[in-house]
Amino acid sequence: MAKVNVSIPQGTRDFNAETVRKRNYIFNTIRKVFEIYGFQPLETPSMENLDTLMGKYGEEGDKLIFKILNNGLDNPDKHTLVKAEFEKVLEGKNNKNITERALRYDLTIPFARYVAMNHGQLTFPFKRYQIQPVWRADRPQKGRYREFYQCDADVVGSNSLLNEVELTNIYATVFRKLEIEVEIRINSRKILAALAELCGGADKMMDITIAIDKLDKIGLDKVKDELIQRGLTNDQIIIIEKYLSIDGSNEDKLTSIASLFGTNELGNKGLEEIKHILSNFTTKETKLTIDFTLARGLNYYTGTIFEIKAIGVQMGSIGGGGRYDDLTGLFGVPNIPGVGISFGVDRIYDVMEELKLFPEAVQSGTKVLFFNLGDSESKAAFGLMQQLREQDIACEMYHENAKFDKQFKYAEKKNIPYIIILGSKELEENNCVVKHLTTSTQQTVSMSTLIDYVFL
RNA sequence: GAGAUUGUAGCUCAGUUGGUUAGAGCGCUAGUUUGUGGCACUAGAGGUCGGGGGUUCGAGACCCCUCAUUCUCCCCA
Repeated sequence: MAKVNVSIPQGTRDFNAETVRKRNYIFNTIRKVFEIYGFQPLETPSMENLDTLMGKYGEEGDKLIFKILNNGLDNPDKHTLVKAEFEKVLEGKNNKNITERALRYDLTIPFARYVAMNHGQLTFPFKRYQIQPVWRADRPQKGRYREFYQCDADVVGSNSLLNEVELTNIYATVFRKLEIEVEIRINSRKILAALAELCGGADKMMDITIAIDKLDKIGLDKVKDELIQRGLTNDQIIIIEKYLSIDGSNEDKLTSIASLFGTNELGNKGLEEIKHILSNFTTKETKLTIDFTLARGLNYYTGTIFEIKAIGVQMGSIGGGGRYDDLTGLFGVPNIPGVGISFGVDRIYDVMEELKLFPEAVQSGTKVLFFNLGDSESKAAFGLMQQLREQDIACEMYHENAKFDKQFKYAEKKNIPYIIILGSKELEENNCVVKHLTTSTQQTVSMSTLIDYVFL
């Protein structure tokens, strides 16, 4: 046998029929909910100009953007230029003469770019959903791929908290439909900013959030170590420790933090928003939890932030999002606030696989296999098959006249529930035998009434 | 970017302190069985032991390099 020596790039995958069907089940569920909430689809190119993406995801994010090498670098006329410019790349700088395009890193920034380009034509508030792959040059590991799908829903052009409420309900609805038990965690960048203000250094917000975000992973002591490393004073750390010690039910947390914040304006604004979302959230069977340690790495968020944690499995967040005041401002169109959420399909798939949540019915392929029992027999069978196909019944015919054994085994392997036998005897009598393989029962049906046969 | 892990048949994996011709289960092909599958039995095909180099009389096993996998940290969906 020939030795196969090909592979696919690290962190990418092929999807077989079974996997595609399961993935489509997830896509369709999410898409349907998006549509029901009044969002409309958008697709953007796989690649963007590098400038559009760079600097939007933080320093780490920039490193994870897949850059595309320009074409025509081998043009002899440009060799001197290209070599000189490549030196700059080696210094870690991006250079248009070497790379000017990159693969999409997420769906939010391309959306902001789209809104900035088309704001004159759009009706606001503009609600769009987008289901497309994104690419990250990350080291693959559990639940982490270099090519994966995101399903985003965003509303731009509105400051209303109704949007947050709607998006929270979308999360709850989708995961209820998929039967995944989740906890929706919310927080607000305003609350984090207020904490930074209380510590006397609004400029320290990034340092504080990065450190406290790790609380559940590394524990309080190490968070404190990191805060010291990041240059915070003892007094400041005492305040942060108080903040981190807030626990209990949503109500308890709100009470505790209100006393910590006192009259801090920004903090109270954030709290009011959180309260509003909590009190208007209608899908009561899903947990909606305040998590004051939730920070999220993307630095464009300014208000409410969300993250989804699946219960009962060890997996990073399977969804996230938040409010951003001025994302299009990055592209020269200010004053269009927005809020959005994202579903991580590949992680959702992994969670559902682990918890065995995919319904059996997802795997519905061919329903009927017509046996091939000779030239004139298969010709008659072919006619019948086309009739069934007209009725939207998925059929196929065995590709050649082979022994029963083979044809049966083919049906079994492909999980085809029905087979139809049309041999010389049936041809003569103008009928065929319909056999249900799962129950091992069969009946003779006349050719003219096969079209009325009910295949379950 | 840092660290660890695994790599043997199509798949899942054995393979003793280094020792003759590398095994099992499942799957595959054929037959028992030219119009009724799943079961059983019989026979058969299929392996550069990830790749390269080294140590040795002798390497699937030990050493070095390399590629790939999976996982952890960082960060994220």
